[in-house]
Amino acid sequence: MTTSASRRPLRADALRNRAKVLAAAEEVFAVQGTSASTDEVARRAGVGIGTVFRHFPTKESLLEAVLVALLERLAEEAEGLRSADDAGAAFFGFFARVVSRAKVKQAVTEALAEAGVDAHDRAGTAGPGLKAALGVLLARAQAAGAVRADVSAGEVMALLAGLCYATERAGADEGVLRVVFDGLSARRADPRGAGPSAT
Amino acid sequence: MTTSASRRPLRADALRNRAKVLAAAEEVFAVQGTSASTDEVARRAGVGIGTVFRHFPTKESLLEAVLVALLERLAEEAEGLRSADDAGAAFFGFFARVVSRAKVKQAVTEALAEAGVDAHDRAGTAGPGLKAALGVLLARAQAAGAVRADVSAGEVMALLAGLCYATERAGADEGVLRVVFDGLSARRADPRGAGPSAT
Amino acid sequence: MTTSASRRPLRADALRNRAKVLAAAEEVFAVQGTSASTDEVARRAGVGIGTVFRHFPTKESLLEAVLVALLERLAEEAEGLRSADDAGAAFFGFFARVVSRAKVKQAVTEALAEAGVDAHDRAGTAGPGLKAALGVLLARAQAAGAVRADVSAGEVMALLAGLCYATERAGADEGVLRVVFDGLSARRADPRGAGPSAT
Amino acid sequence: MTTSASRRPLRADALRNRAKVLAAAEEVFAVQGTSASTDEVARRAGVGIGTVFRHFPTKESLLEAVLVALLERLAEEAEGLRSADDAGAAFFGFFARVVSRAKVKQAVTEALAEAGVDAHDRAGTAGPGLKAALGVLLARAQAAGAVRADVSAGEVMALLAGLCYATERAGADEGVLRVVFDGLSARRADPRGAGPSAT
DNA sequence: TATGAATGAGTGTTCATTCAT
DNA sequence: AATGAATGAACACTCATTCAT
Repeated sequence: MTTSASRRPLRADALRNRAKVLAAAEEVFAVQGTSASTDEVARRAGVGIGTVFRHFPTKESLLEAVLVALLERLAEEAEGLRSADDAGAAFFGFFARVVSRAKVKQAVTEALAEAGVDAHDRAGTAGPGLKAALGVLLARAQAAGAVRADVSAGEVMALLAGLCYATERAGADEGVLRVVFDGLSARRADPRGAGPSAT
Repeated sequence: MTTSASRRPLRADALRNRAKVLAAAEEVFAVQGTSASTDEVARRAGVGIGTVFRHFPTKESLLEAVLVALLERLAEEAEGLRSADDAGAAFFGFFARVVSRAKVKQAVTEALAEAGVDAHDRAGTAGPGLKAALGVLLARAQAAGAVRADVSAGEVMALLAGLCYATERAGADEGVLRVVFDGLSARRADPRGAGPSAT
Repeated sequence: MTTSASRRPLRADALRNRAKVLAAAEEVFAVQGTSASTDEVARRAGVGIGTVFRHFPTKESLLEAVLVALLERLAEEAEGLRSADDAGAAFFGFFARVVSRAKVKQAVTEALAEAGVDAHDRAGTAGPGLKAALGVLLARAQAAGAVRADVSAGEVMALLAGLCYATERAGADEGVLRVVFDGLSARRADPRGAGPSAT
Repeated sequence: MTTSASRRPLRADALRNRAKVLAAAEEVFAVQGTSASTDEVARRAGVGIGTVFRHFPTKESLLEAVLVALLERLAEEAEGLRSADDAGAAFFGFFARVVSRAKVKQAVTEALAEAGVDAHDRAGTAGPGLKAALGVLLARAQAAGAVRADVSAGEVMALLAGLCYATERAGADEGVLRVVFDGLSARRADPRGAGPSAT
């Protein structure tokens, strides 16, 4: 279930470098977007360009690794809330925290977007991981009556991606988040479909 | 109503070329994303690359012009609904139509995002234009009791951008749109702030 | 029947540059071998690297153009001898002249080798051109009784390539050429197959 | 008989590794040409890249060692024919066998070419070794009246290199070999120089 | 001694932008 | 004004070679 599928475990220093590169890539892509150059990543990591390519043989694979790492961290965070007392607060709190992080990190948005699209299998293993963890949070919040019953984990992830994007690129603030939270919450009089038609 | 403040009025054929380039750019960027090459735009427009750069001295400025044109069209569309009978339907219908268009046009998303960020003055004149037109739609829908009173036009634009992004990149569908519509609609028991906290 | 298949004829200066690049490539590849860099070619031609790639979109295509040009020149030379008085002298003289040129130009060897291999169609149109011209020379020399009848133009081209290689890389001299000429000449007592078996 | 003049004798396992690397290099260069990477050689040998460079400090030296090994084997083969009954058959058979091997092994050609050029001292000791062995075969064949008297061992080696090249790169077949054999054979009416002039 | 991770100069290629025609 | 050839910095990626483990 770990990320690397390498034959033998990497040497300690190699592992350290891999981590340095990954961290640098995360920073660089977060700030400059995914079109930042691999040279920039190497520079920030303090390693030679060859080292970057030794660990991640294409830029694509580096990007993928960054996304996977992000998604894994989010999934862990979600799993940590799995048995929180207030299921509703856990769900909405997680959602808000992810969005607030996007204010700085473009990569979060992209990671979420990729994770939501199954066709593009870049985020391969990690996407489902997050979706599953989020699913648990969602199910508990629904059972507790805090979230409407007719929303799927996939829909929540799409909302998450959209909100992150809106926050980071279109200047969305808590007002916007509140609207979405209200849309998600169960406290509403009307049965499904009674609201404004979504087509 | 025109965007450019050029010194002398363009000759007829120059104007025609400018329009051809703009149309081609819109198509190309919509399909291939904004990283498509200017050569590709020139080819599609059937003009030389020099002509593209004569009218839009940098790629950035070409991109900006495309976004502005998009926003102007959206603003016009919104203005056309200004005196619709059902103010709620007008508002939600406009929203849904914009989002559905994003399924094909990557540029729409970006245009909306840019328009929402005042700091970035790329979309200069056109952003406010759309915001104003949308504001009218919103105010009427709020007056008619179809949309909650505590949302601003800026927030709606951010939501629009987020939804477009979610639709185009994260596979969002009508389920997601419905959630947002419910969040926006006025039919809810609780006064502001009673829902899940957005911080 | 010309080399370029471009839509419209190149401008005069573009043609000039194309020629400069081609000439530079020929020199560079002749001296340093085909693994010389395209940057080197650009430098020698006195143009920017972009110009090289505008005319020859890959290194492969540049190489091909160089080979084609070489083969075309050889073919022209062969055609010029088509109606020489002494058919034998024409044939052997052409052969010797080509080989002597290889002393300086690695590319000649490679061009001939490529031309001889039909599978590899790099030298596409030009290879057959040379083979045909050489075929005429050969047929006339055979008719004149100067060259044995059981050799084909393809075999002569392979010999030519081999001799060029031997000359340029293995220090072959006229002694070696003489042996091959004797092998090719008709003045021999034995009918085919009476010599040392070639298997 | 060994090539290296290293300070202290290698340990048994080191020797074994050296041999493994050499064998792998031979295979790799034979199949992929001399531009194959040293990493590939290490992989094929089943050793680390560091080991390759410990034994052969540059790629150039590895290449040289491969060529030397090839030439040594050819020399041994030639020596084995030193006292064959039919001196002519021995000579021509050896020649044909070497050429036929070139069909698969690019390196053979290069080895022969290098061996023929004294200036380039890469094949240092081994080149002369082959030339000497070949010289014996040649002298005996000449004494037996099977090969013309006015050819030197060096010329034969150049011919060998050229034929290998022609075979491997220009599609030469037995027809070509036959021509050369006829040129080399003694059964000809004319004294030296009566044939077509080689200049 | 053997390993393989690290290095960085070098490669082929692209593309926004300039400028001669 | 329009053209498209020319430019060269920038990019992703490779590979011979070095060096810490």
